[in-house]
Amino acid sequence: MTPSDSMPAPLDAEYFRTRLLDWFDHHGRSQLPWQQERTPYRVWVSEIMLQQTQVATVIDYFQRFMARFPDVESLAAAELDEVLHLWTGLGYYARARNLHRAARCVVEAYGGHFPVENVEALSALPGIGRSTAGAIIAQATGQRAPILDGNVKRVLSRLHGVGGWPGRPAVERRLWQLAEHYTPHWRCADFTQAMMDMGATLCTRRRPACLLCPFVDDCVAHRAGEETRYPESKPKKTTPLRHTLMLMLIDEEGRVLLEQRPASGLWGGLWGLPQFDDETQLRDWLDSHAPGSRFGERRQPFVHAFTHFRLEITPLTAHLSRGSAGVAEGQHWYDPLQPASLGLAAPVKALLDAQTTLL
DNA sequence: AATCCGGGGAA
DNA sequence: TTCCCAGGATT
Repeated sequence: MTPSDSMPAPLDAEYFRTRLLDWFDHHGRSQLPWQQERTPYRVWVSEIMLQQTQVATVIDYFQRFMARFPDVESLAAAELDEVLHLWTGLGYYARARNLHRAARCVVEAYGGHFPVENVEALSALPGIGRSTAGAIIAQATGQRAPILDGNVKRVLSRLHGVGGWPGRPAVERRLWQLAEHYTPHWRCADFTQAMMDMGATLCTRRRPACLLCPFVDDCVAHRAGEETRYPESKPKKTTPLRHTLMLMLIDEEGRVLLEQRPASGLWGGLWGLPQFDDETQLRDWLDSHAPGSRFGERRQPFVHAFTHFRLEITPLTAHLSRGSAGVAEGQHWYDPLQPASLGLAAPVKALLDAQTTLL
């Protein structure tokens, strides 16, 4: 599909820029800390801090950061721990680690000079992607460079009624294309700031102030009365359903065999029932670990929900006919009538509690 | 190209 | 609690 096919025509670029910059001159933000003394270093730090983080939260962190690390050399010379300390509370700490690495890279590879001349060199630095590179270039140098952050995505998707989740490549391509179309060669710093300010203060995610918007008559979403439909949210992934068998091996005194799980991973370090992917594995295990046992019954499966998946658990019972097997390392015979204080996985506890009521 | 990762704030 | 944000890195 070519861009000109079956796509609504964008607005005239000059019309859009004029109206946007006129709005910005009256309502845009021009007194933010990083807008004063616009060095590439200060703009860079601010853009990294502003990733996934709102302006009001960033301001104090930015001031403290600049007081301690006034230039890229001081940042490069610092210990990572101190950088992380100044970042504490901002979240996304990989940003701080990348910032520190990038500072050393700029000092060593570019002699402390940010490669603001080309997007590729800039976005090769850790923590700087396509949009952040564009923002740094536009804000620090005024050169033409499009950006596409969450705010711009929201403004453009509403203005043109661009459906689909922006995380989808085709949707993102279309939005970049629109951003390219509108980005001017003049006043590019103001333009990109204006787009972000629009998204942050006017074209907000909920309850956008459409009556104050310079594009109220142009906006596809507004004309349809469906502003909040855009941008579409990420489709909820139906959590996958996995299956497992849990063996309740019961001795003649009604005790149940538990095994301690590996220290890491699901239910790390907790005690659980022996688990198997299928009944063959389970029978093999019984043959080698509890040869005197007889197979019991397959009970009603139930589903336990995790964050990332659901687990269908099928309980199976088996009985030891001649006393108990020995207790090996990492094993425990659990007496439902005199339960020891063990960390139990939730569904295992439910099974053991149910077993108790059967006695 | 698709998926993963991230932590705090807002609703 | 859930959603999602001034995205980037990884595979």
